[in-house]
Amino acid sequence: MILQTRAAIAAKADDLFYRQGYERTSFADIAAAVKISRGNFYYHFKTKDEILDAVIELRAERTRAMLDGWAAGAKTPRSRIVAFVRMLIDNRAKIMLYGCPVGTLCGELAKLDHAAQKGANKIMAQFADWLTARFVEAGKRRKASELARHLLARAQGVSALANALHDENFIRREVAAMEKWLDGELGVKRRKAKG
Amino acid sequence: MILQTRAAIAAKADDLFYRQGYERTSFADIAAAVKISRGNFYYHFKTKDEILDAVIELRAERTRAMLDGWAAGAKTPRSRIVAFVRMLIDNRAKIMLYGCPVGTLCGELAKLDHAAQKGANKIMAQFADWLTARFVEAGKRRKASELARHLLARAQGVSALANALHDENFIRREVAAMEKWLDGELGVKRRKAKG
DNA sequence: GTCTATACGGAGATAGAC
DNA sequence: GTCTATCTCCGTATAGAC
Repeated sequence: MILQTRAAIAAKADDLFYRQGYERTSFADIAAAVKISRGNFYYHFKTKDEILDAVIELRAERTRAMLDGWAAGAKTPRSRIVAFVRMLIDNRAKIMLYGCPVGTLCGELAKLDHAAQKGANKIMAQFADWLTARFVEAGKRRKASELARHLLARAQGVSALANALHDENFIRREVAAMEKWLDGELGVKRRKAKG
Repeated sequence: MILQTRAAIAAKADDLFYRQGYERTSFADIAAAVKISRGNFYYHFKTKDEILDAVIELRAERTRAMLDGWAAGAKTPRSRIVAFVRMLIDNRAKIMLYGCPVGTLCGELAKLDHAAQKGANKIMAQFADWLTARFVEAGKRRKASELARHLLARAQGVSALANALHDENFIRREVAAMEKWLDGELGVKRRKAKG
């Protein structure tokens, strides 16, 4: 079935692009992962760029679902934002190996000056926009966008440094610091850390 | 002269690796930039990996010189750290196009699982160690390493986000925020911003 | 839809003349 | 030291049988 194979290609490409980078990953790599021949490949995608577009679409959709889940699954703006921050801890193993999937893709495509750069950057903007909405919810309308980008940048920085220095405790410390910062910005009384 | 050509190759490769990435940059690219033939190339470097090693060595040396300059050129620990932070503003144009040279190289080599990864990560560690020394100077011995990594991560995050969102004002805001944070940590009386 | 076979270019790398 | 010529491999992409 066309949809299944196409989806399987996108899924495997997504994983390989994350772990190896877009440039490094060849059709042969993806074909081997999907267990189809290289020839069959081109029935579903005419060029490598088309696969990248599909991967970016896949990631954008998954990001949307994740953000919706956080918004629905937590009751306060603060706890929703905390869900975002804790993603760093949940994904720490992969982050230390491969960095942030969004940040590293944006970075790679920027250097390749690739047409898909815009799409990748939009995923970063999804996070910025979602965080902005959460800060608005929390009553920080005027500074919402600024606070959102600040927090997103810190998450990006933690990923980059954890990847380069291979320091898991650093991730945990920074996540705690971000939560403390969040409480300060939102005017929440600081509770005993942890939790 | 061997040294001149070798150095020229390393210098051009350094620039191309930054703007295009290591993987994407071919011998032909470098040879064209240096204006030598591809054949001559191999008289100076036997493999592409060797060029990468030379580039990393070059960057490590340049980083050392830059850090030494900041340490010598500013009189207080705070102003030395501020010199580091303001690098983001000085290099904002290139950062928005290509990201941070150190962070993006570490990120690329991590995905390639390249032998030179260690060397690239060492450059990141140079910054961490230098910042740690500055915080020790400022009397923050116990938290020095933690503060250093925090600040370095923020700088990395600002680079990544500025690159993805193409927002120059964001860089300026974050630099100001980092200086404010620094004053808080060092117990410096806050002066009118700007300067 | 999936396969095998193949075209074609560009990559890294080598040999040998000058 | 620098060049031209060339090798080999692997990349993307195509053609056509099943």
